[in-house]
Amino acid sequence: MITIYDIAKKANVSAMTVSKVINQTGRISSATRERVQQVIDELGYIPNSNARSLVLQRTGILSLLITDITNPFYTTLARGAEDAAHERGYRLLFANSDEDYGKEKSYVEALLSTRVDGVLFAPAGDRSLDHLQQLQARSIPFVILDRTVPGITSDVIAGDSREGALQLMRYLVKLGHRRIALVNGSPDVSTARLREQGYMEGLQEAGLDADPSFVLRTDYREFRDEQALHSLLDGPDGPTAIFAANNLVAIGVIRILRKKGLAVPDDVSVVCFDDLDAASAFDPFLTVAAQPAYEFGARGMRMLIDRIEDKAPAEPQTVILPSELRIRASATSPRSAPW
Amino acid sequence: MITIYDIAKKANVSAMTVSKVINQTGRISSATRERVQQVIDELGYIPNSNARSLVLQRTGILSLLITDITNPFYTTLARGAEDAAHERGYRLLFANSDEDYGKEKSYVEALLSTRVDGVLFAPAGDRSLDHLQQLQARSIPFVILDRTVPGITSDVIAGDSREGALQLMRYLVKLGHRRIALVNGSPDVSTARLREQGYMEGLQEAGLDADPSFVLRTDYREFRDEQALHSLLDGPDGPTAIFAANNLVAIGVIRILRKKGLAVPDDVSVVCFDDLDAASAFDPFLTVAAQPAYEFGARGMRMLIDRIEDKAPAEPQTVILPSELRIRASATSPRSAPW
DNA sequence: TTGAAAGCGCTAACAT
DNA sequence: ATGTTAGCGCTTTCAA
Repeated sequence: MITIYDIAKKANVSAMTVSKVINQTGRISSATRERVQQVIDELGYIPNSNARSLVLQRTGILSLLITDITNPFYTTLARGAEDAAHERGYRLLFANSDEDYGKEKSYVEALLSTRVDGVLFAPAGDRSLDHLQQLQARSIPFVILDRTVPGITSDVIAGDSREGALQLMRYLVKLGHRRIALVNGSPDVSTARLREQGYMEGLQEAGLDADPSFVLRTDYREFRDEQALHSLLDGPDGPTAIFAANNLVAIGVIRILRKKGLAVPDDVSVVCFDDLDAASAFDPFLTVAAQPAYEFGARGMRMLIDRIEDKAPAEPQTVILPSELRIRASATSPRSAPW
Repeated sequence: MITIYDIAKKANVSAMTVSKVINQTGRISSATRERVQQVIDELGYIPNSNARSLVLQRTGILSLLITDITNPFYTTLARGAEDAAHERGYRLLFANSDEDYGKEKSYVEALLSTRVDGVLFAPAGDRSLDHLQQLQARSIPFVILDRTVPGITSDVIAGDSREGALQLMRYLVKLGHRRIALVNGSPDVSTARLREQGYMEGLQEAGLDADPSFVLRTDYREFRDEQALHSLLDGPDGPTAIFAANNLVAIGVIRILRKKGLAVPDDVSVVCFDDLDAASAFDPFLTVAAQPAYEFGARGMRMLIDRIEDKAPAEPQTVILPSELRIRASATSPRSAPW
């Protein structure tokens, strides 16, 4: 491997001088600068960033931990984070926990051993507490994305899950639905709790009773529990609309409904949180509360870098990004609408 | 920061002994092993992998370079690569070149300076040659994904673009189409050339003339050139079917067609390479030649690690993964079908 | 079974 | 303007 000493020798200077040329620090005569630069170019020398991090005590690497790389919400978010990191001169180490605390733990250890300068952290859920405390114990700056974790105070970028859920509920109620079910994520996850709260408020506002059997709790990955959905739907007073807690849940729900011979929206309306990606956008079907995924990533990243570079206020910041109701075809008035 | 010396001191041993415990090398009495391990756990010590890489001359980090993080083909591929890397104990540094040689160059420099152990490399195109040669010059193992680059001999995982294109063409011909246009990627990209070759062969087989004005060349990102598409379509003998070189191109084409008031497939049939993601799968619309994206990533990663760990044959390996025709709704017989 | 010394590639602090 | 020294945290000899 070619090192700074190889350059130094060939340019007849000390390693220190080469270092100064590379990092544009200290005073160097333009003559030597040019000579050194030429040798660098000639030999195609690229400094070893591991050696650099060792002495600098910083790596220039940030980590983005997401929970589901198959969810367009997170890949779009990743794109935003990457753009922002690149812009500010940081490299980005991606990690995907798959909504799994075990995987999350192993990634946290990896990023700790890499000594990343900071972490954009979308927690799997409340039990991510340990992992976040590990970061805090080592004073590694982080910004929590999307989901909050009780017991952790930090910079946060989140959506407004309660309000978004309420919007969707109001829309369904306006369409005339009175029997609305919720297929939620895990109660372990803050956004699921807030969406359920929005759901409940929506029912209340409309003077509807909350029926516990109308609430299913699963996780945020594609929903596959046919049985549970069947028992929700069967019987004389099944729901006329389903509020799915996110896009992947909605897709699973719709797939099961169709398999069962039920049409969306003719037999059952479906709405959800989070939009799908460009690929489905030429025929947008789902009525959703869309969150600005790219913004989540880009603003989170900027917040993180500001924190690292001491450009942020001392107190932890919280940014709530609103969601937007996008009305499309997956929800209509129920057959038995009261008008 | 807590170092190996902190552990050593507290456990009343030398740093060397701690190192041996951590890496399970050398002989250690189980008594000291336990004592050391206890201190490690107690202090939550995690070794600094930068220091480690410096002396070991390996990082345990692999890089995956893709060209479009918004394309479900690549995110699915990324998932496969990540799973395989994780399984074999490597960490994965993602990078997204956005089909841009400049960005690709800057990422190659970054991964060179990180001294990654190997690279899964989806090249932006033929001009990635420089970047790949840089890797070769430093003997960094890599596997080329998806697209080949003239001038580079290496392990390769690719699809069968020519054959896949031919399948799509035969299908369109069988439906009765005789005026078929191609909206291709850049001629700079091997898969685009091969898809064009398959297109040409398809025409020939059917005894159809190739009309140069029926071939558009753009890039693999979402197609937006309304003008070009309009001039392709306008006139009395416009195409009855369009072969879009990949999924994102197809989406762009369909969007423009609809904007223009043309229905798919009633007015124009559209087929393409690469499937969409789960999000669109509940209402699959596009007729595609689907490539096994997850396999691209997983097998490529295994191939790379085998190469790094000297478990691969000396000669570069090439794996061609076939694509699969998935017939759906976006293509039908033309109105003026000859039967 | 354990440890001392040297060095991986780089830069901060301090000469010169 | 340039160079020397020391040390970042770790592991590989090699010696005890």
